[in-house]
Amino acid sequence: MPIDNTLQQEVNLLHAEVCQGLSDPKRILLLYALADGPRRVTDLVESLELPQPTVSHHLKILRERGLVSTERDGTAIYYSLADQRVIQALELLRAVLADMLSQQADLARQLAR
Amino acid sequence: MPIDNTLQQEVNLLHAEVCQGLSDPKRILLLYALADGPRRVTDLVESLELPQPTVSHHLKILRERGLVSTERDGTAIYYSLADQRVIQALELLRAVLADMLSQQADLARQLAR
DNA sequence: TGTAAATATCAACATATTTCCATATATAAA
DNA sequence: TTTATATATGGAAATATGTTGATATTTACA
Repeated sequence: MPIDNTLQQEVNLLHAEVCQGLSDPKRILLLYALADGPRRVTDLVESLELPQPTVSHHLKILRERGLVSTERDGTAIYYSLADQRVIQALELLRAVLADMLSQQADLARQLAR
Repeated sequence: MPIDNTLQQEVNLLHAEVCQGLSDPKRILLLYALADGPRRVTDLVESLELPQPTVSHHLKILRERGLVSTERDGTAIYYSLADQRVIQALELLRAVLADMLSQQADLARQLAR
């Protein structure tokens, strides 16, 4: 039962959009900041030391891509991770990066002799 | 032994650059195409049906970010996945996406009544 | 009501990315 | 050498993204 080609392309596009959510350093920091639990926008503004519109902008991107969810409490809006697997994915990629860096370090050591 | 703050920021930036490698639909297709084993540029051009410079461009981005590696064989250059965990990370995010879509479908069904 | 607090949106600019034709480079084989 | 094949690079246009001051919106409370 082959999946419709156009649908498949649509899913790939959504997949890329989800991935795109991870493609900015500030958004990665935001996701890690939410890893321990829900945070208000103001909390995130303070901990990342960024202008409030900048934080809201990135949170919107993360929300549109389904990576975070929101809940209002009075005037505050609490953001939280939509799915812990997002952090798992980030950790996998961080591990790949760590290996790259350590290989480069090995190479540098060899060249230094 | 606290890590130097600037170094930490540098690693975060690299982390984002690695993630940025995943943030384009064509690059995701390229990575999946490489999941089964090394492929020449020409192979990828044919299977993705894209102009050769476009494929070369995206492969360059993936290589610069350490996601793929290359090996020359005559005039051909074989690209391969640098690390299988990249596919694992993509699959995790795809699973998150699948859950999102199924939740949306549930919601649509409810609204249809 | 009116005021304050929290958040989102607007808008304008700067920067980055994607696309791909034309062309260069590298390798192999005749 | 020439010629063919495979890949990379230059460059320019179109598009997308990030940034943030100013302002609007939402909510709570006096």
